Parts: sequence; C-alpha cells; structure tokens
Amino acid sequence: MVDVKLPDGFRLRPESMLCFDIYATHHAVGQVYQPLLSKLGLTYPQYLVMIVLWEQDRQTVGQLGERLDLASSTLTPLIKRLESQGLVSRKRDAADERKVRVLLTPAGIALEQEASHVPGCVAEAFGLSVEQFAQMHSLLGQLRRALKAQGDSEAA
Amino acid sequence: MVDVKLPDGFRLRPESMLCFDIYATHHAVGQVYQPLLSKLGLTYPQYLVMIVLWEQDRQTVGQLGERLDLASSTLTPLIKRLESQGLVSRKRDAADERKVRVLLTPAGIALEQEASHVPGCVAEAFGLSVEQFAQMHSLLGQLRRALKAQGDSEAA
DNA sequence: ATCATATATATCGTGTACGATTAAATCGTA
DNA sequence: TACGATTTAATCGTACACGATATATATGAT
Repeated sequence: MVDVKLPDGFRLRPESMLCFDIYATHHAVGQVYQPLLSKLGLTYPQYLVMIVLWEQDRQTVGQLGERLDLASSTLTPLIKRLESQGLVSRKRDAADERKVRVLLTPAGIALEQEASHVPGCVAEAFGLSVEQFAQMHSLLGQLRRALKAQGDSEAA
Repeated sequence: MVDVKLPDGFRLRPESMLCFDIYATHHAVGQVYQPLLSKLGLTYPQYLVMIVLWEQDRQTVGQLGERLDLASSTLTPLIKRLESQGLVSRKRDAADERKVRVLLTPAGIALEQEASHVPGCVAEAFGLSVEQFAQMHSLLGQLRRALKAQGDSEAA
C-alpha cells in the first residue's frame, strides 16, 4: 500500500486523489469538446467513434468496441443515432453474417474536414508542452496497463 | 476489456491521443472500483459522494456538486438512491430553506469502516511509484486548470 | 411592504455506459 | 452431417450526466 505526502489542505489519500483527478479531468475534457462538437451535431463519444472510422472505414461493431472499450449495448444505439444523422450506414458482413460493418456515408466522410479545426482548438486548451504531453501519455498508459492487469487477474 | 488498444499504425495526433488516454483511463479506473464497490452496494459516483460526506457531514447539494463538479440534475437522483439505501438523509436548511443538507445516517457512517479496504486495493492496482503519483497529480491538475480557464474564457 | 431579481434544488428529455440475457450465425469435432 | 459450443450483435433494466426549464425561497431596491 502506497503512502504519499498530501498537498496542503487536501485531506484525501493519494489513491483517492488520483481517482478524483482522473474523474475531474475526464469531465473537464468533455466540457471543452462539447461546445466545439455541438456545432457539428456530435457528442464526445460519437466524435470518438467518428475518429476511429476516419482512420479506418468499414469496421465492425466489435472492432469499434475493442478500440474504444465499449460494449455493443453502448455502441449499437450510438451508431444508430449516427445513422439517423446520415453519417454512417450499417451492413451485415457478407462473409460472416454475425458481424455488422459500419460504413461512412459521403456526409460522414465530409464531416472530417468540417471537424478539422477541433484538434487544434483542444490542443491549445490543453496548455501543455510537448514534453508534458509525452509524460502524461506515458503515465496514463502505464496506469492503464496496471489497471488492466489487475482486472485480468481478478477475472482469472 | 479494460484497456483501449492503439495498435501500431493507429495514427492519432498527440492531443487526440491524450483525450483517448483520459477517456480510457477514466473508464479503466471505474472498472477496478466496480467489483470492490458492488459488494458494498455502491456505484463509483455514489462512492465519491460518500467520500466527500465522510470528510465532512451535512454538506448541501450545492457543496457536493462543487466538489465533484456535478449538477443537481445528476446529484438529486443519486442522493435519493443513497437515501433509499438508508445511508443518508436529506433535510432542508433551517436558516435557508432553499438549501438541502445531506446527512450521514448511522449506517452511512458505519460504511466508512466497511469500505476501508478499498483505497488500499485500488492503490495497489494503480501500480505507480510515489513519484509517479505526484507527477500524475501535478500534470492532471495543471491540465484541468488550463481546461477550466479555456471554458471560462469561452463563456465570457 | 412590494416586486423584480437572484439563488438552490428539482424535474425533464436525451444520450451514454454496463451487466445480463437473447438470438442468430459460425465453428469444431465426433 | 450433425450438434453442442462459441462468437457477434442486439435488447433490457438500471444508473449516471448534462442542458434547459420549473419552482420555491431569499434578497434588494424602491
């Protein structure tokens, strides 16, 4: 069990501090994206799905879930909302009819250009140096790997 | 399961990487807490509310929302669920009847002991050194301040 | 004292999120 | 080939989370 000196006035144990940190940061990130994305008619999770599809079109629901760590119970309704906005379409895989492939429509492809200013706006809002970006990426990656290992040993 | 895989060839800009990182880490943290907390009959957001109340009893809904960055539309039903479990009660402030104070019941107070193993379990799962804890706390704090400043200037 | 304004919480509608279950398609192996 | 086991999405019920709105209380200027 790890013990750390606390910043002045902060009465939580470090592990709680960090879980509050991550909870609050996640929230703050969503707040910065929200006004940018609402102009495009997207929510933040919908935007993440679109990013993954812009990287590679025609992925299955399962592949999207793997990338984003989301279950079909979350993705299926989310994708149907994207479909009803005309950004994607859904098609059963010909070779394996269990799989549903998500295809970008012309409007979905075009949206990438309309959204091209978003990453720059967000990067600016982040206010971190390149070194701090790298440091944070490394730390969060390490944390996630440790948490994943815990989850797996728990499941075993 | 708990990790978002970004395989080789998955090319994201750093700011996008970081937003994926935070999204995924937030999710992974929740996954580690979930099995520990379900034995106590709590969800992760409910646990955060209880932590804040264990620090200081009889806070108003607004104070809890300030601490956790949550609106009354989220907190009111959450607190009512805690109330229906007998962990807290709700009482209008005598001096200002607009305010609702949330009071720990004896069961709510006792739950702190039952939950005392949780922070240690999670800290272990985090798998970070003391220095890394401090580094992450510092970086996340800096990021949050920058994001909050951005949100404020946006609102102005 | 009265009324406009501000504050604190609650309510409503939409959209994630997840575990458990279901249903259909595929695969392995006898 | 046949059939049980596995895989893949979809569905269901519960619980956040937020913006917009409603309601009740409090405050302040006249």
